[in-house]
Amino acid sequence: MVEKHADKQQVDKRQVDKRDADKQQADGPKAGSKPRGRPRSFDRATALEKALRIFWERGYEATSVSDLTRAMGIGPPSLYAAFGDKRSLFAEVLVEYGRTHGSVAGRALEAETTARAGFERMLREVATAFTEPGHPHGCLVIHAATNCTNPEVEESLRAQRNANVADFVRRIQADIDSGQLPPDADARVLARHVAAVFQGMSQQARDGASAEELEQVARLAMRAWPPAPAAARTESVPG
Amino acid sequence: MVEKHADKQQVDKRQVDKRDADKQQADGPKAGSKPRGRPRSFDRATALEKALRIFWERGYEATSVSDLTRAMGIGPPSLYAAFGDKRSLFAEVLVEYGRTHGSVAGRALEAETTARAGFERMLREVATAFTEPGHPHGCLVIHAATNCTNPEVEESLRAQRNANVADFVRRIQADIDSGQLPPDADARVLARHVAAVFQGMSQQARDGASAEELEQVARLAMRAWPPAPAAARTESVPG
DNA sequence: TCTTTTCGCTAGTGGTCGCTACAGAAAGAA
DNA sequence: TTCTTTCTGTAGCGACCACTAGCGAAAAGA
Repeated sequence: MVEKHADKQQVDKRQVDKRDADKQQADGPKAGSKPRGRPRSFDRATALEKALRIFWERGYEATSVSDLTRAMGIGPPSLYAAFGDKRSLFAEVLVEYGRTHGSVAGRALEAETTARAGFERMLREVATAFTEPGHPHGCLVIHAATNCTNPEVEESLRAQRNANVADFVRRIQADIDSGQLPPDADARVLARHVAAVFQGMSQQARDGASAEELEQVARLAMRAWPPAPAAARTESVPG
Repeated sequence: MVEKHADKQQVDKRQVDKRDADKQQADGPKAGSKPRGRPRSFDRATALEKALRIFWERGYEATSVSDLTRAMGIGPPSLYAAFGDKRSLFAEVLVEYGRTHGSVAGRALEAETTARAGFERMLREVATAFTEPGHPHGCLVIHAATNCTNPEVEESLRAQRNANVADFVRRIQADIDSGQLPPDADARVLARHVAAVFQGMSQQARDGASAEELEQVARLAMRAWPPAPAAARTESVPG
């Protein structure tokens, strides 16, 4: 589809500064003090949340600006004044998603001492998160990318997924190095496997799998991991 | 996006009959005998293959009719005369894909006697097929669906994926019933797991994973399966 | 009150979308 | 040749796309 009217270049400096300032609504007790003109009539955070919802549900390409303005309850000029353009809004949505729903996986990983327990918890928790009622199923980062005509958006999403895989590799390698996993284990393969199951579960969630089914899949998938070395066993079962 | 100008209803009976006849180019030695008017100047099968390629690469939504006509080397009226509309063309592409690239999985499954060996072969073969040079990576059925605005197309793809899972369940249950897998094994969970790894691998192929990595993932994922009962062991190792 | 600053709404911009009317070109039948 | 049938290319249909100019309204400071 190729972004139209993207030949502006000249944007008005003050307007951009205003948007940047708006992102952190108050970075101190009295940072920017008082805004001068007419105050905004809608809540920026609420509007961003509405945008997150609709992007999550339909994906980037399939969500039109009029879809967004209808959902956010504002006119197109207000959207562009507050968020820049569709791409910038989506970028902000990605950050917001990472702060909220998207952080479930990382927090689950850090809640356990071994990589195995951490990844198992991660998969079991996203099994729930992917099918929670009240918001779209599956992972925004995975589903908003496919069928994307805009190469920059597509690449940034792909980069994020690959960065996640790289994080998995480092986390697993650390446990191999510390003896929590056998030295002959392949961190890259284990990471790819987890990532594949992760992405596959997200896809299945879109296709109607239940939370129970997905959790069982997550539990089953971890049986593929190599057993912990005998030396490390006692450490992971302290009681 | 919602299909525009879809308010035709009245299509011209002869034209549709002609298209249906064209699908099977010759269902007998001299079926329809001689065509009357000006002959078609392009090869229908070749054009369909070009369409398959571009749909596979970009997905349904992101592929425009002008993309198609450019790739197929014909004008829009020729495309519409030969294939109906964009949706019908895509439906034919799906059938063609199932006949060719998409049949790899099913054939691999049937080439082995046990479900375990069959699915392992399937995963290992699609690990290669998903990353083969010369055609787009990953699975058309999985990737052409996401971000799809057209609910009918989206639903038909989802139905196809779920039908595949149902086939997996039947195949595994048959081996449980025949004693090739332990009676306490859960066919539905095993099937979901395979499907998840399957879809996840396709996604990773799009993100740049190598054939080697994907094959290792496939091999690893199968370690999650329960061991065959001792009674069935000797049968699966006949030599 | 008046001025300044910013907001939001109306009404559009050019562009691409899927799709088609129409006229000419190319074949067999008369 | 002439008629009929079918295909092909040009040219353009209305609808929607992302995006914005311009103006009046609203809220702050003076």
